[in-house]
Amino acid sequence: MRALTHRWPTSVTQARALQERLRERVVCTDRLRRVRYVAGVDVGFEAEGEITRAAVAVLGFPDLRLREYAIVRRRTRFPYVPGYLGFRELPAVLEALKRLQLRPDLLVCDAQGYAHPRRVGLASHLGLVAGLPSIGAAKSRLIGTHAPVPRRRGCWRPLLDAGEIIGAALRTRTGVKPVYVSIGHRVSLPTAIGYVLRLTPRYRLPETTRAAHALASHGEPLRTNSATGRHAAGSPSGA
DNA sequence: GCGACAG
DNA sequence: ATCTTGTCGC
Repeated sequence: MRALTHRWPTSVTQARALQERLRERVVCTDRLRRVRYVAGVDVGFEAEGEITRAAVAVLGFPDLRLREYAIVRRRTRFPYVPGYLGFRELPAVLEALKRLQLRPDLLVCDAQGYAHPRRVGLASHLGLVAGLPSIGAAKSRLIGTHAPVPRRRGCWRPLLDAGEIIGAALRTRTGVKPVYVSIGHRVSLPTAIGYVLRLTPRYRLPETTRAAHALASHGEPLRTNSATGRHAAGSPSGA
């Protein structure tokens, strides 16, 4: 289970061809070790999108305390095209992952994984190139349909596409909009749902996502999480 | 041709 | 994603 490597396409046509090859490598079953560190990944933009800012926040599990983080800024090289998000955001994310001293046991992305037209959304793509188990927990839907989800926390309905279960619309907190959970890589859907629930003790979005988001947009950790350990060398800068 | 469309 | 304050509702 080594990390897979590839070049970064410039065109959508090229990117689509790559996704068609990547999809065969996605592992939909549980192939993860005991989770001690869960990493949240998020990306923001500066200068009208010309600069990509990637942040990774590593939390202890199950305590959810921030242990380490890294922020990287890079020139944006690929446009936003629905279905090709990984090509736009992952180069910077991988750079941030490299700066960590800790090796996360699981990655949580604020994007789709398997719930994608070709079954290789950003979360799956990242799992493959990082060589780590991953899951997708998106705020909104890319594709698929689902029945109404009961309003209680923990309730979910399968997200369907062409008769296949590609993910789940999960109520992470009572009364809030569902979060779209899908497998990324080396994790089963039930396991992915389980982790997302354990990562949402208080808010709609996973603590991992919230921690990474705070770093990617404000450049500093959430007050409630301030790191106990060391941070990645050189916080809000990057190559 | 007409919508839909992660971040 | 980003531009941005207050405001409606539980």
